[in-house]
Amino acid sequence: MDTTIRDLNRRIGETVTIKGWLYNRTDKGKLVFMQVRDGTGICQAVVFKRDVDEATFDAALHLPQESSLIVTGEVRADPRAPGVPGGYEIGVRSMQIVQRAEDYPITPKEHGVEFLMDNRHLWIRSTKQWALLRVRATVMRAIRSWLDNNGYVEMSTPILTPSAAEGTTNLFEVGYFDDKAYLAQTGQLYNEANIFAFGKVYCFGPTFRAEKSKTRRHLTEFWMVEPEIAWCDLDQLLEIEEQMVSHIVQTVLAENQNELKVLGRDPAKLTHIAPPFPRITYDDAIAAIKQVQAQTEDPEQKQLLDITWGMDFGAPHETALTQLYDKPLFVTGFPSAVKAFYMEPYPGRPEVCKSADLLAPEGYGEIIGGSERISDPDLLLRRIHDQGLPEEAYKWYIELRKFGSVPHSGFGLGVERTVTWICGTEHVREAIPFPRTIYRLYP
RNA sequence: UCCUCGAUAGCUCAAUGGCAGAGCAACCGGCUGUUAACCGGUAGGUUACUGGUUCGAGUCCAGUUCGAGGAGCCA
Repeated sequence: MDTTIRDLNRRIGETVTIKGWLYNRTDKGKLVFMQVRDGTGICQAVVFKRDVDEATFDAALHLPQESSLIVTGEVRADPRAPGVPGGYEIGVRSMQIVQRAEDYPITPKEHGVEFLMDNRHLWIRSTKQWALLRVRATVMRAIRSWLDNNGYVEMSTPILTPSAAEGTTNLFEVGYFDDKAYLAQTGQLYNEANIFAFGKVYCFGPTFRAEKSKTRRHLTEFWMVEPEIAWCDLDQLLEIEEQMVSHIVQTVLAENQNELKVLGRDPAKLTHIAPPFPRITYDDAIAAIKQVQAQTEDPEQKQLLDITWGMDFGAPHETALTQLYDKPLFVTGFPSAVKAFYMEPYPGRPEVCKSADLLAPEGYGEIIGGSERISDPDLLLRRIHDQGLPEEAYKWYIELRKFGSVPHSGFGLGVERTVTWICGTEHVREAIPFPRTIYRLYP
């Protein structure tokens, strides 16, 4: 019966068979130490010359990295054994080589970014990438389980969308028979229709943005979950967000200790992630950034932190703000002028809107953007006109406010940025199996 | 789009304008506990491309291509 490496701790003393790939190998005289991975972990398989026939020992001695193989032997606990989780090894009695790999390009040594990205189809086998993508899978599962268990109905929103509502600079254009279509950069507008049928909904899928961004936090294709809730104001929305994000983090802590260890991520940075998250208004955030700026010695950093009321935050501002807290931080009440047309203004203070960004700690930046939506059809129409948007394209969207309009709110959470933060990783490109960036469409 | 930096062996990188080098990987040999092992040996080059300066260019100059970091952009 086949066993997985993850289950070896329950098979000590038994003879098992592992099907996998040779991750690394070293030898010492009459011993060959093979690191075998099977997708669930890495385990050391020790080939001792006296325990196997000569052909098997000779084959093990010369087996190249990433060859596929089937090994059979007795499981034993040994604190010297490396691997994931480590501490267990197999004393090999027999081995079948399924395919000898030749000249596998990625070695356990250091490599550059371009080389690794060119070899992304192979790089995902490396332990750090393996760990990141397993955490990503946990994050996606935790998102779905939290929403499903809290009464949200998953809705599929379209990826092909009609004529661009507000310029095409950030949209990928595709041919649509004799017409043009655009790849969706949000499912929100459709979800605002869905809530009137289902109350609480979410969509979860890839989104596309043709931004010419060249930073560690941008992809042109990324995954976003977008819940939308009827009868929900901004305060209630923030409570939903902090509960869901906390659930995601706690699920990873419960299920991915091995992966976090491989990544060198200190769990102590995550254990305290629980409601409530701190909240700060845009007004106070500007003041806080100015204070940090005043205390900054470095003239270049001082200039990057320059900000006046009315400006949107740049990456340096977000970083400075989040370093003041050890939990994700809500920033509420952004100027309406820098936010989307559909955001509800504050009563008596129309220059700011009921919007909230959630900024991850340690400078990982915005992981959620959300807001209360305008529910009054006349105000919505005025905002569409103010921003010079084509009314015709929004006909159906405005109509939602004519047939039983209610206060409602929603948000979008970026999966890759969330994974990057939880894993303590440098760049979002490693948080998705095959990243799409401005200069990368291969493999 | 802008700023900065880079491109040399399969990989990561050295080389004052003067013989093209090392480590790792590969290959051969040694070692019964390796953790990116260690030790000895072998093989491996259109120095991104185009042009220029020079007795002589990997090195200096100009242009091109590709990449990295940052900024901008990011309803």
